[in-house]
Amino acid sequence: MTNKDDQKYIAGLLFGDATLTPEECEEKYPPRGVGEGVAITRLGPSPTGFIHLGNLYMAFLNAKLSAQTDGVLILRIEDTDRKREVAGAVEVLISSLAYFGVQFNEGVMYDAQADVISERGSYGPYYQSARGEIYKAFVKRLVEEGKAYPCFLSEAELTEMRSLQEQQKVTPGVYGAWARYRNATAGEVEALLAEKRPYVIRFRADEEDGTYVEAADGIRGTLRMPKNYMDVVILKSDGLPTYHFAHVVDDHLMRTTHVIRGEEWIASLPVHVALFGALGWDVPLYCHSTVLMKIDEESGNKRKLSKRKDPELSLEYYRSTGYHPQAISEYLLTIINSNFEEWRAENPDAPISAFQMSTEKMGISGILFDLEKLQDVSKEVLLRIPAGELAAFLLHWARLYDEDAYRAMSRDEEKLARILDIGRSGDKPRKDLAYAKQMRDFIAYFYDELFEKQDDWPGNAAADAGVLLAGYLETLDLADDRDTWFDKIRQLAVANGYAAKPKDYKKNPEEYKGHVGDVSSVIRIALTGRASSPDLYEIQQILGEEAVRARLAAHI
RNA sequence: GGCCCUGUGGUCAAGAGGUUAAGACACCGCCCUUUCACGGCGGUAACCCGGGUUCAAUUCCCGGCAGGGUCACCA
Repeated sequence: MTNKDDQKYIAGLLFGDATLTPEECEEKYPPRGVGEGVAITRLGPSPTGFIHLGNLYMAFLNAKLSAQTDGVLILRIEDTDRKREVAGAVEVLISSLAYFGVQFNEGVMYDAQADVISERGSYGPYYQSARGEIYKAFVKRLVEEGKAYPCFLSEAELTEMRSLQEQQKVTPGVYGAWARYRNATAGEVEALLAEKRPYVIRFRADEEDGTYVEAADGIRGTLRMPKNYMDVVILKSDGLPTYHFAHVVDDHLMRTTHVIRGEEWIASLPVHVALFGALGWDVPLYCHSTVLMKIDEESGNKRKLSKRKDPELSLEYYRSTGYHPQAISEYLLTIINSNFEEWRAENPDAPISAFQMSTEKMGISGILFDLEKLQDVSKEVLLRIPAGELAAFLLHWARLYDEDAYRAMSRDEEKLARILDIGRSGDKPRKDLAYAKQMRDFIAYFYDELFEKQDDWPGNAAADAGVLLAGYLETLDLADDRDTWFDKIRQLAVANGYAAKPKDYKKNPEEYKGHVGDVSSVIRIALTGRASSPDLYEIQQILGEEAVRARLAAHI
């Protein structure tokens, strides 16, 4: 067994150059002195340059909880894996989250306008790669106390050990008797160091003894797991901490109250609890959320969203498809707390900040992402947005994703608003606008350059199309009120052998070629290029005399 | 394989020891309507399985099974 003096000596050997002590750190990052119930949360993404809906979900959870308790949401960049780092990832991350309404009030900040990244807050640095001295202070202390030790096992040795363990059918890993450097003497360590052998720092675990650790979880009640007995790596050979260590040190020093993270972390909870214990700190309230899943095409089973396999779930997809950020937020909220929908129905106009979510109400079984539900939520959300704002939103989207549409629609924003508002007023508003791309396609025919002429008439009216349109054109007067206008269509129908009312036709189908609906379908197709559209009268009013006549004439 | 989490309609989900087991989305039908992606009405569809406790279990317990997660010098 390494003795006390050896431990001190090894710590000095390894971290003699430490510039900070644990006590200094505690002093520099004092408790925040916030009241009970205030949530200090944080998001700790690794800058790999890709975020999907699942990440947003997690970010949203953190943001919501801190916001509703007047707490703090910190952005801490967990850039301890240099191999996976992607340039520009932080900018993408922050601006994507900002687009969907997640704002940080402490940590790494990004000013998209000026393209400047900065840090805000007195608990930094907020890049883990810049916190080396802090980690060092605490690792050194752990080594001094014999709670951590340098391990010189090489990658090859580790692999070899693992296959041996597999042969023997024992749990693979560095623990117990397998932890070869656990009790190395100061002399041995010094010699290895002199050889410039690379090493990592491992956290010394207790022996496997069948006891359990428990930790409170805001979502799941109490979590109970077998105690950790693996000597996990806390400092990698490049001197950077692993997630386990960085999480514990950072969340303590940043005075995080709620650690909200995905359930994939439950398995390493015992390590974290042990680490908090070894450092003499209180454990924060963990909230292990379920992860978003989807059906895997290959196996047909559920699986969690993956960066690699699901590019269509990237936030960029939702942005480019033109989902309104508010819609995404509300969808997320409906899966976070199932009483949200009910609340929304009762408070149709309240901002979502007025909704109080609770971690206890969160579900704990895997959630399958449901695009159709998203679309429905989105329709509801868009319905509550005034046409003017909707027009601005559409334009903003088109400017980035559809130049042609932008050129056409931006000429007259007021007209665009009128178009989008068709059928949206009154007690039974149309609930059919879901996202920008669909809106664009939906209203394209209002613009000559986007309009696609079509002459796929309803079967029985095909032969008469030209005649019907010519007749319609003859009596057309945009100044007519709606009833007068439609009466004319009825007359036109009758004059050409069509029933004035669909019911008449149904009664005696053999007496007619069709009914007034067929006639207006012909007009609709000529005018809009499609078989279904909102109210024709309103469409004509917006289209204007000239365009209406031109489109009708084109088929005669 | 070990450990952990989870099993209520296709999806998201309420729910309680005794209920006709909510609701939303989707789906189907009918209606309204000049068309419709709108609206109205109605409908199909669920407690994973087996034991145990109990007068009574979908609900509590145990065991299976299924799905998920995790077992890295990645987070």
